[in-house]
Amino acid sequence: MERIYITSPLYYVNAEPHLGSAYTMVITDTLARYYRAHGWETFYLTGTDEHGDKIAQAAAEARMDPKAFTDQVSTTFRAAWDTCGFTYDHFIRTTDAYHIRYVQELLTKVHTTGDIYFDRYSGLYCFGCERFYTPKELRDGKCPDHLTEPKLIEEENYFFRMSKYQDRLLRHLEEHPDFIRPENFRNEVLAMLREPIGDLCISRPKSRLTWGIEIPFDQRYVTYVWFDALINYVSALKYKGEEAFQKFWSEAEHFIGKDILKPHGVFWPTMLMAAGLPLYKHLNVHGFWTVEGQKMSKSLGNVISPLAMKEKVGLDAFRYFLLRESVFGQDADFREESLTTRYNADLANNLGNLISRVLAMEEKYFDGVVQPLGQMWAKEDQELRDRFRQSEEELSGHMAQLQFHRALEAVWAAIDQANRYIVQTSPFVLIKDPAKRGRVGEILHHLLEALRMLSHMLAPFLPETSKEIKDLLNLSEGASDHQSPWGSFFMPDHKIKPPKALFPRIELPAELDDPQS
RNA sequence: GGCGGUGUAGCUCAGUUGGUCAGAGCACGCGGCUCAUAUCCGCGGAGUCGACAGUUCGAGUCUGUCCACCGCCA
Repeated sequence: MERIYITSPLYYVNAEPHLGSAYTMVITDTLARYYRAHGWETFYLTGTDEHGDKIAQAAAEARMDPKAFTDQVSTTFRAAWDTCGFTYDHFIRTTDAYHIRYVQELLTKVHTTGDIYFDRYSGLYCFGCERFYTPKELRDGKCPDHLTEPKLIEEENYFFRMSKYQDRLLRHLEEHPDFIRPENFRNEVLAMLREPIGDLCISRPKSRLTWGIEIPFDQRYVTYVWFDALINYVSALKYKGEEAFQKFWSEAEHFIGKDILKPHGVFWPTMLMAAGLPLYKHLNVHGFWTVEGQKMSKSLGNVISPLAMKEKVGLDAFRYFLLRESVFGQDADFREESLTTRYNADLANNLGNLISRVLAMEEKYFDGVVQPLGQMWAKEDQELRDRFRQSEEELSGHMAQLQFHRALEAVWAAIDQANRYIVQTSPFVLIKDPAKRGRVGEILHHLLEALRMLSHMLAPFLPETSKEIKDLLNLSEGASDHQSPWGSFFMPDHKIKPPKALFPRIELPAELDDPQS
């Protein structure tokens, strides 16, 4: 049996869920649903990253104990994802006991083999970034991100001998061109590997930070948050048991935003090498969303909340927009106008209206009872079926390439064909001639087949809609009915339900004069 | 400064390995239908495929230079 292990990043719990994290979830959830539906054994992981300076600070600001604080925020995340119906198989927290234990186990192992060493270090440290800066990296002596002056501190710390694995990682990237994809991100990591990557400081003295996983061989230190967090991808599987680890780890597909490319593209694989573990299969990197052409930020007040979008247009429409309007790996822009256009044009006019008109005719002409199909198929009938077959093939090709927008395009080509078929065959004209009644029944039968196939093809992308279509067709939810060949599924006398408008059009406000100009 | 990406119809973008690749959707105009959520179907607009030079019988599609944005690393 084919298998896939899909991971989202662990979300850092110092902010609420927003468009960026929701996008990663929509992508991973869509893939998980897709592979599950195709019979793959699937494990889909998400969770929260809860250690480190920033969390400790946020907790302090909230006047809470870090553990209580992270309990609360982690719950917020989980609740948001549940409200969105994401189908993760496990939700990991880096404060979970099994994770802490496994991180310590791994640290001990790597320490034993000599890839972790103790050293004195001094440098300019930015507390906001939780990292040291070289003087060259600073702007006017300040941290380029936080615009604060870093402090000169000297301390002793543990270092991971990352540089030792640089060449091996470089070779791996050369031998596996799709290890990191899309290609531009692979190139960025290759560029990093052409320069010395150095060793990685993986501890923080407790005098400075206590909120972390204690270094098992030195109680004076806690583990650097990235070294801790990355390990979740393995610890979660280990928690499920050695068998789960054996089955899934080598099938790991990590999904991340481009901001965390370096930890996932450089730190993580070298850590795995040091730990003697196989590397993940692919690192899949997506771009950022801007909002109306601007960077999304709290101060601009343009943060898009997935829960608000659910209220506004529904989850399926939100998912559809994110998947259809972006190209995986590239940045995309979230615009109110584009959302409305996509909604009205694709969901309301093409898909929703198709469902509505088919069901309406079946209801009106045959009281909702499915009519038998004849032996002879008209040219249009075959073209309709062929277009659906073709779309299904195209869809799977595009999914393998993470081309969600193309996959949806392929489905819509089938929807277009179905709408065209109605005009070509004109059942609403034929029905006026009693002698053609049988043919009208056949045409509608073909169209119901089309809807059935749509429910199947759309399921990973628009799960609620898919379910509604099935319900309108009066099909049981679990039935793996898409296996049935076209035309052999609906039994005579099967009764479908009355029509319903699945995506009511969003009426645009009348053209307003721009008060700005 | 080094590396990488992008620049195609009003808008958003597709365009594998060079020769029906000059396209799709939205918007717009005209025509048709009326089952349907004023929805659907058909037709139309011609944009020097960022600029210049080169390779080639032939280049958005390859090479070089340049310009404009953007990203990564310094």
